[in-house]
Amino acid sequence: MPELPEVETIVRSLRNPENDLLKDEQSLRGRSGIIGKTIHDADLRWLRTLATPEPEVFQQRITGQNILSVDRRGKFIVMTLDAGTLLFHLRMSGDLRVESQTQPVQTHDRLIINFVDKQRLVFNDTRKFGRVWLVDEVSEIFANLGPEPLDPKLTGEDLYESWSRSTRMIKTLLLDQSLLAGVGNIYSDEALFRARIHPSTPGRFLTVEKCDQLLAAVREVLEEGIRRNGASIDWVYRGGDFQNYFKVYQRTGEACEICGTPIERLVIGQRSSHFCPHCQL
DNA sequence: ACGAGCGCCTGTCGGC
DNA sequence: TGCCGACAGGCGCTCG
Repeated sequence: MPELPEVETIVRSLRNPENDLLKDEQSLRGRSGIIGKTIHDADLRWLRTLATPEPEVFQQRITGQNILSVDRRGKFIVMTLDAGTLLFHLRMSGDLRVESQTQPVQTHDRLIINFVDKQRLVFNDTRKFGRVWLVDEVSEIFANLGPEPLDPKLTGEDLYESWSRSTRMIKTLLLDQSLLAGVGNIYSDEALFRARIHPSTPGRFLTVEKCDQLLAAVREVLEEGIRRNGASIDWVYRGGDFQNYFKVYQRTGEACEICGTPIERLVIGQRSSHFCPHCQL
């Protein structure tokens, strides 16, 4: 489930849920802030979930540390500790929740971080693709990450610079985290629809104007996603409702809301792309 | 430099 | 009912 808006929603709720824009109690279920909490220990229930360091080193290094801040970089969740940084990547099915240690452990809980106040942070990940890192320097992990799409300093010209010499399809370029960090399969399809760009357009065919429009569309859909607390589909429910506002994603065969042409699906770069063949050129 | 294919995993859904 | 393939929000690898 998690692309930039879903990760951002989780980060905000971990930071200070009482100030969240979340409207109903449902969305706040099981969530509370973790900033300032002290880690007692960790329970790693699926070995490969921990990318680095070795489990014993992780356990020893994390004990007694305070969580100073919770932030987001691309699709990564970044927790600054007294010494070092704890990073989470949710990949396809990861989720983080905060609850009392008296709650029963759930089926797909992969890493449990217990706090001294008897609360805990739980990394639940059905498909086991998610990863956790404890590092001294985040640059080790972020070295290859592109700019933040919502950074006001980023311009359409910057994207034109990184895309315009490429023969790769724009859909693939949008998903390339080294060029732009945080956009995934849903938001790339939705942004391309809004910018009226066909997903298989080669990067080199895009003008500066098109890049401007696409960046604006990317920001539009990301901001709407954040405003709606992300999208919730399948069995992963978190209270967001952006899925009710998709214009093309997983709407193959349905009428385009602009022109009525059936939405088509095309596999690009091993990922499904949804688009209107009439509106997107 | 690029795309295709596959691995990593579990779960759901539709067709037969 | 059960089995089987397709597919799912991501990303890293190898191989042409």
